[in-house]
Amino acid sequence: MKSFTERAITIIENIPNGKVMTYGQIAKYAGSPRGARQVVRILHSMSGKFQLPWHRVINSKGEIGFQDEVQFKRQKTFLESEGVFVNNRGKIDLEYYQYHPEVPPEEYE
DNA sequence: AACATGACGGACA
DNA sequence: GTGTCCGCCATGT
Repeated sequence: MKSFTERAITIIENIPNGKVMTYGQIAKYAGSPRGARQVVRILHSMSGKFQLPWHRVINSKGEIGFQDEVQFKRQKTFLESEGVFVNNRGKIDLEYYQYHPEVPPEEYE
């Protein structure tokens, strides 16, 4: 069994183009239902070192989490380039774009 | 070991 | 819809 961090990274790497997942959802699949903050940490520390599709990770309300305007716009642009519609407040239609892995957590060694 | 950090989540008013 | 508050927990110092 890999660490929470490793499993979370694996999950993030497997989010399909044009789909999104929430922090809490990723934490849940990685085996820690209330580990959303760890996912945040991972993106902070790993997004620069690994080539993770960090832009496909949003908060539970279906919005981009960044407060920083520049970063916010960058993520919005990334998502729109993949065909994901994002309104001006950063809101995304989870019903339509959220990815639901069919592989259970056990499969993520 | 104690403390701070973090792009969060959920419950509530 | 908004804002506040508290719980969460791996990691870094």
